[in-house]
Amino acid sequence: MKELLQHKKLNVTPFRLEVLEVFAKYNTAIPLSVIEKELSNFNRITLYRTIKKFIASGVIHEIALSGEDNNFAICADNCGVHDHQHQHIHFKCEKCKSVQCVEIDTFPAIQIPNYTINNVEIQATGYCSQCQ
Amino acid sequence: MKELLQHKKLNVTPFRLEVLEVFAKYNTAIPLSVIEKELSNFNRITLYRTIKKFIASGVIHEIALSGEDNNFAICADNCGVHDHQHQHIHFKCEKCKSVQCVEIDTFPAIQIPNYTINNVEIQATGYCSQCQ
DNA sequence: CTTATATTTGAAACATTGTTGCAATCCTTT
DNA sequence: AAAGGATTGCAACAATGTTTCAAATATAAG
Repeated sequence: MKELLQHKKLNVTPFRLEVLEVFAKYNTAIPLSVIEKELSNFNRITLYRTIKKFIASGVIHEIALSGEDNNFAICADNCGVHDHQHQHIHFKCEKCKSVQCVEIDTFPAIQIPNYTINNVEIQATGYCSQCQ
Repeated sequence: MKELLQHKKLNVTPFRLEVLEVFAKYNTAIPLSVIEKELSNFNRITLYRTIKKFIASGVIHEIALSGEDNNFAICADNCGVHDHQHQHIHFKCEKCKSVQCVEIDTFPAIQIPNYTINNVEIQATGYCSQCQ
């Protein structure tokens, strides 16, 4: 955790470590509400700023799901600051409601005539392996 | 426009028609801010309720884009209330910033071992046909 | 066309979510 | 250990979204 922050050139503070612990505990993408629930005591403003900074520094990324709260997840190592590498899909389980970043072997190549595609994000819903 | 509302079993009101006209004018997905800008005079609360009702009735659908305002777009005819058919991808142009629902011929089949996939949404960014 | 019923609208108040400025504190580097 | 910059907490503010209720409107029935 400490190394992660240092690697991303962020100051190491108790609060930031606490937030990272929450991500580590869940190991899936989580919404703000879950982070808040897990933190012993926290300052609303500081949490907002922490999330913003983490996103700007490539520590976490934001997952937008239509009709739901945004989720956040730890970035893979190859995530750059301005150029997240998402060779995974964002999967939301309809039963247990967990949001996961799932790696898939062959990421589909999207093509649209006359369009230039720079980035593709895929979101899927269904039942995860534990909820079959 | 009137027929669309009746088909979805919604009362036809001047305001709802006005909102639908805005969607018709743009013919792409648009965020709330654009709708507000186009409406001559509007009530904030009524607009929220209209959008909510339109979504619940399958008139429009919501497009979540990471790090940006949500967009809204008129649903295709085959969009049911609880089961939107999205055989298109949500495309955001990095130059002109427009968000479009683009139909693609072969929608990729996503498979994850031990997972059941019920629904897939694809979001792409790049340059649209007009911004090459 | 008129009436009855249910729906929609607008206003005020409220609730939630997110931001900004500033002083105090903490982290990092020397 | 001290200096400098970054982070934190607080207060105030701004933006966004919701609820309640009465007035207005749309629809369906007569």
